Amino acid sequence: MNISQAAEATNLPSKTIRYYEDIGLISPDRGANGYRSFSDTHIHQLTFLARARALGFSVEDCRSLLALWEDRDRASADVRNIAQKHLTAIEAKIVDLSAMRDTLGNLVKTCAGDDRPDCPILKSLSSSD
Amino acid sequence: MNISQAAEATNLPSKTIRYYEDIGLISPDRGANGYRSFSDTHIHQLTFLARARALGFSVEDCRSLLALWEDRDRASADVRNIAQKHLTAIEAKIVDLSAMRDTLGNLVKTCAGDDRPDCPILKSLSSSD
DNA sequence: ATAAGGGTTCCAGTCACTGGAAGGTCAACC
DNA sequence: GGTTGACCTTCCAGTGACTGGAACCCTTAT
Repeated sequence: MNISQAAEATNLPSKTIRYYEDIGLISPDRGANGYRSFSDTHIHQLTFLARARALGFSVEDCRSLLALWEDRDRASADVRNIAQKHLTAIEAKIVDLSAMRDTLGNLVKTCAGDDRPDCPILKSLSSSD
Repeated sequence: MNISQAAEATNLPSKTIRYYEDIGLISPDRGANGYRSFSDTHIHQLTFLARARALGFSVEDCRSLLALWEDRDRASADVRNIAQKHLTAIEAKIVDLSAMRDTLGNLVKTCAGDDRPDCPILKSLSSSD
């Protein structure tokens, strides 16, 4: 399997797959012509990575998860720890973004949005009263 | 006012203030010794920037907002457009993160987190059934 | 023989800082 | 006057996770 077929099979851009090899996440074989050759195992690894990335795990987390995945003697606690930490970070981000949304939503609502210069958004940014 | 005092007044790191000058967001004066010298106006600008950044606006958005702030003939619609776009982006991000949180939350909940290898988190990452 | 459409590497850019090195300046104290 | 320590300066490199592009090689079909 060439890289573009691997890309199609995993829904990852070829560039990203090359990058993952570059940082040592995967190690596809090489044909005589120097082309990368992807086996089913590689495709599985890439799919795993794509799913983990889609859940927002960092690449380093993905590296750990992939290693655990391939370790038959793993403890599920190790996986859970990584996931729990990530979950907490996500929840914190949601809290941050929700606060922004609320503030910004109120400001947008009260701004006339016409051709006059008067603007509560700018007012709020220039003084926190 | 030297940079460290400006930093304290605005709650921005000195490094960030230098960076903002570097990319042309602010233009503090310079003393005979080459030190930056911040006037009240500069402090106001920096405070404005800090607030806008805290609301998640990109630096380029901040540049536009600052220009509008300093333009007495602005139209509030221009400000509102920027804010509305950003608000929409924030809302989209919250939706994304919430989906991640839900999925991940379920997985973490069903994972025993003990020393056995069986793990629904890895299972879910390796096959989407 | 050539042209299209793969593949390869490597370098630079993204965004918004942040850390660190190397060196100049200032205020205070002995 | 000399020295210490805290400040200031610039410049370069690194962060995360790619992404774009250049320059070049390989394969397949015409």
